[in-house]
Amino acid sequence: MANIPDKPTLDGIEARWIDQWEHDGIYRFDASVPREQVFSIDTPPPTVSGSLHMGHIFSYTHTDTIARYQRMAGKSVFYPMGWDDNGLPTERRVQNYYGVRCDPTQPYQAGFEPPFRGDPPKKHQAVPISRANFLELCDELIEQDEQVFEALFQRLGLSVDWNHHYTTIDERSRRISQRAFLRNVAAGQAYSHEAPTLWDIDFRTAVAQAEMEDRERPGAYHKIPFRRTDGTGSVEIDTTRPELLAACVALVAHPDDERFQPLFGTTVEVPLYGQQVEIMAHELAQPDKGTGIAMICTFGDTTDVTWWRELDLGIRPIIGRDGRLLPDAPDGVDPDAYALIAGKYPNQAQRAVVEQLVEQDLVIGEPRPVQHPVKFYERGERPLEIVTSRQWYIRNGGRDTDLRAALVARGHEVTWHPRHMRHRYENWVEGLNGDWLVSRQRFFGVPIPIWYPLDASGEPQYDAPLTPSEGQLPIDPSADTPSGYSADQRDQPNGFTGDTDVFDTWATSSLTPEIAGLWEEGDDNELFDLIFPMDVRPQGHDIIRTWLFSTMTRSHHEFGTAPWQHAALSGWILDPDRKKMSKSKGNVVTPMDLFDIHGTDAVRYWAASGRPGVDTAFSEDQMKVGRKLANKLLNVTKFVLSFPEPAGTAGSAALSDIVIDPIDRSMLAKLDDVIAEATTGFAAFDYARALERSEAFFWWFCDNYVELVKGRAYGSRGPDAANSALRALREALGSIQRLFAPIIPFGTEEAWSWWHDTSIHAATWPTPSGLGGDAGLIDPVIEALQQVRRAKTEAKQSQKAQVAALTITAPAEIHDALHAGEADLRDAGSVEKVLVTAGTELACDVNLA
RNA sequence: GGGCGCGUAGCUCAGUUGGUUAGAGCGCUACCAUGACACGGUAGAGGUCCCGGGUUCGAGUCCCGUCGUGCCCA
Repeated sequence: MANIPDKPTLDGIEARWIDQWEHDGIYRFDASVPREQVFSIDTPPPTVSGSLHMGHIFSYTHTDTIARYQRMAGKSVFYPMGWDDNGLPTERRVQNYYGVRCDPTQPYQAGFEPPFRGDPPKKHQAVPISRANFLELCDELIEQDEQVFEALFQRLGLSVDWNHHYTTIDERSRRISQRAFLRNVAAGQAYSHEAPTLWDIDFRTAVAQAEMEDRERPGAYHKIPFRRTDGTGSVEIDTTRPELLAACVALVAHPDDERFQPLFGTTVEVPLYGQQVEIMAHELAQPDKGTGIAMICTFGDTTDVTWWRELDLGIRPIIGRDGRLLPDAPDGVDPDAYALIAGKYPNQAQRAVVEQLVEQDLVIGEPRPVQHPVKFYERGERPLEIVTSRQWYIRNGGRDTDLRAALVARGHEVTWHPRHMRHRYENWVEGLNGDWLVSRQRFFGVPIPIWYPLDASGEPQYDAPLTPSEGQLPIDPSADTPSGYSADQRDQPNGFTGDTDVFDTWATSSLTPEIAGLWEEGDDNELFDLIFPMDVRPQGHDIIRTWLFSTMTRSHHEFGTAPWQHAALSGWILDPDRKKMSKSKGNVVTPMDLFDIHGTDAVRYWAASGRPGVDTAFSEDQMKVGRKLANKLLNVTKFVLSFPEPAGTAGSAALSDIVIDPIDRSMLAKLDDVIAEATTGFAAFDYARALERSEAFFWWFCDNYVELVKGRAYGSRGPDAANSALRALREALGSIQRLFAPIIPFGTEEAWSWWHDTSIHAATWPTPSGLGGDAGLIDPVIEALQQVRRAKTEAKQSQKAQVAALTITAPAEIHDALHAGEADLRDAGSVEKVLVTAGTELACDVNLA
């Protein structure tokens, strides 16, 4: 046991305890227990290419409080940590950090030195490097970033078992990601398909529905007449994308729209380009939008895709994967007219087309500006286009009502905290309009473990993919050779070719339970069976549609179960002015700064005061309150422990034999209620409620109970009376410290260490003392004490001022309580004489000396 | 347009199944350097619980509607 310092302090205690915990291994997962004694957490792996901000501190603190509670409540806590390092964000960071870009046509350079390591000048032209060189730089940088992340999470005091650590690009993750995918392929849950796909022209990759967002953008309706081929006039359409006229394959109006009913089945000629297209009927056409009749182009938006598919139309693709208009005119389109726009970007093409239309008097009236939603990749800067390409998909219910219903039902198997977050999940599942696109035309990711046989003319046989055995995983199909082939058959007729794509990050991070739990990684599956389905998935509510849903989907396919019992959703951090905090607005104060300024416990206190799922304002004031709380805890601990250890503390004598004063028992009865409420709160993932109750009690305890019994503790009424108070003080102190341990792990550990040899975080969660005291008994005594204080304050006297006589008027039923506390009241209020008389309500007549 | 939240003291928020006089912290004001704590202590002021209806003996709490605000999805 350490000595109690003269001047207890929170400054600098973090490093000491972090080292001690590490040394003692108190957060190590014990895999020798049965499943019922395990509490497993599906930790969110943060994206290491960014920086950890207050939002991370907020939600990871929430999870840690739950982990710490469960550990103290006797569970073996499986609390791994992962880094999400694979994917586009890392590629971007690597480009910006080293001043390079990946160009798969470049040869590998051994010993390549990047032009910069951090902060290339703005005008620097990115150096094209091979894919292999690029991936080496990715590995280098993420290792560096991950160290920074780990240091910050350590400082935050996360009780993570760092032995269970993963990254989404490490070998194990690649193997598990590929294994799970191959199982999906074998079960028909994954398939490749050539289809119109949302495409980001800058990143040159396909994009999934979950990564897409609408942004309001200005546009303009151009009213354009299409001549009827029977020569009886023209049909006017309104379009915001005249540059797609060459891609037009039909016009469409609502089947009930009487204006166009006579025209259905007739044909018109597309202006400038001359192709003839049919006027068709479909319910998705909006009679009130524009002229009520629209052109269908392949492809302007997702509605075009639906029309194209459902009306069984031909295809006239004009936009290429680089975002430029294709060099050759599509079928039926006048090549000379098309040549004027070939090779241009859509916005350039639009200007050219409008110019031509105006010249030929084919625009009616002036363009009418509108604000309309345009689809963007969430990380993209230019609107998404739609191109036809072959991609891999995992079935997610977007095209299958039975699967959709099954996934909704899985959502009901999970208990959501807070409850209403389940609607987010359901809305998303019910609004899906396609399967989950998992292939990406990028570089830094888990390779899709597939080869394709090539026929005699060198064309890939996509419907007969070659797969590795599970024992070979992980593989890179661009380097490894499928069995039955030799390496020199790569890309040769009758040989094979490797899939060049990688998985989307979510396709791997949707397997975090499998990765953390070493799913089928060894001869046995012991760890995984012990921790899966996991107890809780903590995460932000913004990624319900991505991470949560994709994890659910994979678990449903592979295991036929929901992957967790509980989902605990954290809210946002808001600026003090209630806007969502954004990096661009300059979080000038970093988390590490805040730890240094206020102490980790203070920052954690702020985080834990934000209720589950509720957006919370960033508040240094709240951190100061937490600092005060931790400080108070140290001081009251010092006070209680400054008394000699009361007889019976160490064991032999029962609490009930020592704590004999009804005032002390009353305090402990109140504490019993608080322990019960805090326990209920933590067990239901409501750390904020647990904190609130514990904190309210603690301040009451310091301000009132401690002050009331102080004199008795000093011995004013003899050893037995003192022992009762001292024993009750220690009993309460031990419980209070443990109630706060999940929230303020450093301060509580510090205070606990003054009278214990082992960590508070390995201690058992407090249980009610069960002395059966009367919780309300002390209240009138405290009320009287407060009235005495008030009298002194109003008289502008010191609280030490003597009271010659205190007359308490009170209903008869509380006289016993007042008599029980009378002697303590005299000590605490410096009262010479107390008189209790009958009356209707409690009132004090304070006669100052 | 659909879905889900939220409107309680100057600020940030509690207020469990409807039940006396609506609470806390911060901030503000006044006072006290008392022996665990000045990173302290004591007390005080401060509220038409957004608005309008309804149910009820009784509504901050339940129901309907309006307004404001935020998020998710189209």
